[in-house]
Amino acid sequence: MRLLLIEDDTVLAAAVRDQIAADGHSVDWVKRLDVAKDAMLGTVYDLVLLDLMLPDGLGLGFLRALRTRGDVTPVIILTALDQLSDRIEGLNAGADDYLVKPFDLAELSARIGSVARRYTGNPNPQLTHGSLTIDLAARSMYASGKPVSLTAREWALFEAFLARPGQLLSKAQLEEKLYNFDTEVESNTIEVYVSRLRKKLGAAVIETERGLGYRLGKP
Amino acid sequence: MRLLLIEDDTVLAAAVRDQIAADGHSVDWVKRLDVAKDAMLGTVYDLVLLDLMLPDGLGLGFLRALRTRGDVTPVIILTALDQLSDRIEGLNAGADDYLVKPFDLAELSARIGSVARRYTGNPNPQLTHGSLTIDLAARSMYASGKPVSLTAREWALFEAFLARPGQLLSKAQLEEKLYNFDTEVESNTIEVYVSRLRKKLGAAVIETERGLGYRLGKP
DNA sequence: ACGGTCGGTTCAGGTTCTTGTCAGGTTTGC
DNA sequence: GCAAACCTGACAAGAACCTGAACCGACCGT
Repeated sequence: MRLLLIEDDTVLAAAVRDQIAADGHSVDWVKRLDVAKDAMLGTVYDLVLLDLMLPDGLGLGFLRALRTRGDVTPVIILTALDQLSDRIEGLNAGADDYLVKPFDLAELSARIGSVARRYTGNPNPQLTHGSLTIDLAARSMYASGKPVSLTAREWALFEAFLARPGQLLSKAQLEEKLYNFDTEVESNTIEVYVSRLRKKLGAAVIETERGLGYRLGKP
Repeated sequence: MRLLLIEDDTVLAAAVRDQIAADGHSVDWVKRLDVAKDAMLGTVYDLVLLDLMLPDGLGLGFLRALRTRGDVTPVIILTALDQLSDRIEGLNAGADDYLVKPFDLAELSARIGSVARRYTGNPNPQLTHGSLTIDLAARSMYASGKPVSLTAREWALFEAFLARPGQLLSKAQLEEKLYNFDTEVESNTIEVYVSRLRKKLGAAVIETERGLGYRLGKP
């Protein structure tokens, strides 16, 4: 999983980063909201850890703006504000969970796992998209009633599309999602996988926007 | 939304049920895990509220069994156990969230709303301009209800107009926006692209100021 | 260790679509 | 009425994309 940590407290951030890395996830750490905004424009994250008390603005506004523009990336709020009203406000602003400082790192791990499970698993056990019936939790899918099986990479790519149905995703974004940035190579891997997905799921599922990227077609 | 409330405390359950009903959801209330199991076999719930301390068995086992057989229905745990280890265990067993009794009914609502929001998924912000409906994030647009697709260059140009609606933009400015200064075009490229945009979006969208430039027309 | 299978990646040739340019027609300002 | 500015259909070049196939390496059972 790829996480974005937005936290200005260096000591806390380092501890959190190490814990998350120990769990096998990769973390981008930024200290300011404007930097975070840029990061999220360029990258598709699986989860955002958001400190509410930042030097350059209120985290809640950032979260609300995120939701307003349709971003559904899971967000866990990290905060020292343990007032009930603040917690409610956070959840209403679109947070998926929150942790009150000081929190136990083991609990952070558990919550990240929970959100990740939720994210990989979907609302309904079976979600459908056109003639596709998808069970993300079980990693199984039916296209027009026939079972199709995807490889790991194919699932990763397909999940990226499902997370933002209808939205345009650039090749760079998809590459980052699949390879966690650690690829500098210039190749047409994404094209190849899009091709394979189309072969398995039907040509209409993924649309090409030449020069821009790909998108999951309307159901 | 359809919720299943598993709770043996009559007073608390009634309060929770009323609160949820007031939020516009429908609730099935059961007191025992075996009944809950039957209920979940017969009905697809959007969310389960699970009390961990029930007379006929441990809620955690129920939750684990649920997850083991692949059910990903969101579960919020209601519990009096506020020990950290129990909370971690609950989340690791597959709970999506938990509330420690006594909890505030407003917070319950907020958490349920948090789940609901994720499942309905909010659409991208759609800005409109006259008869145009534009979704910049998704790079999609409708003109009088009909979908139109723009090429990369066309989007770049159109974005320049959208960024400064109604403001006059010289050809030089637009060229800079499209070509990042590094071009010495001696042609009527901008005219051509304005023409193409008009063809796709309707003639009234972009106005010509002869000798000066172009501007996005009033909506 | 060995051979085989499978998934991931790269490559190359073919295909499609964007793009910049031009030319000829149309409009506008004076 | 004239020239300058603008509009737009057409088009060639090539960028972007698609996809079958080869290659590579990890994993697995023997």
